[in-house]
Amino acid sequence: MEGNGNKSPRSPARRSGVTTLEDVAQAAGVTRMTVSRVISGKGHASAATQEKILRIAAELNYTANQAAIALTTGRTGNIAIIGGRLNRHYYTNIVQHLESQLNASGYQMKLLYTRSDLKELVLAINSAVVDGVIIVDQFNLVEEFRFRKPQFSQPCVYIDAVKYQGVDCVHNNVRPAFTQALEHIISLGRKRIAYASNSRDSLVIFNTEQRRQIYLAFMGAKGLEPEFISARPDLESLEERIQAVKEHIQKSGCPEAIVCKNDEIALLVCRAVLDAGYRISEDVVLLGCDGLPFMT
DNA sequence: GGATGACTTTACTCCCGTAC
DNA sequence: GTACGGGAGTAAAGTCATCC
Repeated sequence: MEGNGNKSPRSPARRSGVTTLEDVAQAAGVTRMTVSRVISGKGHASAATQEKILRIAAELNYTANQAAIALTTGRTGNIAIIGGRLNRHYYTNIVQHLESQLNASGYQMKLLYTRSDLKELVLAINSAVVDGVIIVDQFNLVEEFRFRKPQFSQPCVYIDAVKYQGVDCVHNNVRPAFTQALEHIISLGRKRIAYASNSRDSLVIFNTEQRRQIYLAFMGAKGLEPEFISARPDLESLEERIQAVKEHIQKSGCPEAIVCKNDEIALLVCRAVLDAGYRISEDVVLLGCDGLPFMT
């Protein structure tokens, strides 16, 4: 049976040349609902009707209007990703994996990024159409979402190496891998193991620096003296920071191994070690912990 | 011709900006 | 302040073909 597509109760005033469900229905001589069922694959439709509708939809370049779907279902198929220092390989890596997983689950990733106030993004997300929000590496934004909970109903998940109570989070536990790496260094006979980070001094400034805490606990358990190398984030240029590490090495001698907060610090330390006249591997074992391809 | 299932249609709904 | 338009989904009802 074919419906009275030409007598559709809707004759929308077209605002653009975009093909709609109505257009396909009229061309196929069926109703919008039949087209909808065929396109979505939900519900019954004869093989002939399916073939006809799919052919016409392809000819007319029909694609479902996501805004209209969101209107009826309340779902947009979009997930917003906020935060993450995208100039860091570690975070771009996370974002790439997130996109793969979201696409595999039928969602589209909407990456929201700004170099200014990230809280503005939280305000913007209220008007954006997304089904949920994933925050990477910006815990203050989680607090912002919690504060605005009454006006913001989308689920929010936080991703970082640190686990927070009372927050939906994916905790990236680096302890096993980092501990294994330290054990490997010990197995190589290296006893003087330093920790390099971009903290200003040897104190644990941020409790979020999990690797430093693991390092301290490990060295304590082995009865070894901890040693800290600061990559001096207060210095303007990269060369100055390399020079600061180099001066540490020249002043105190080169440690037998240096474990770094991340691969970027490892690259910086690598330059300093080489500039100071030492060899990587032979003189000093260098360890990063982010998974940069050339650091593994 | 009644029962059944497959197929299709109708009416209503969603939310929000805009026009009146 | 109210009505309307925008595009698509849902529930319920209607139509048709087939079988016994």
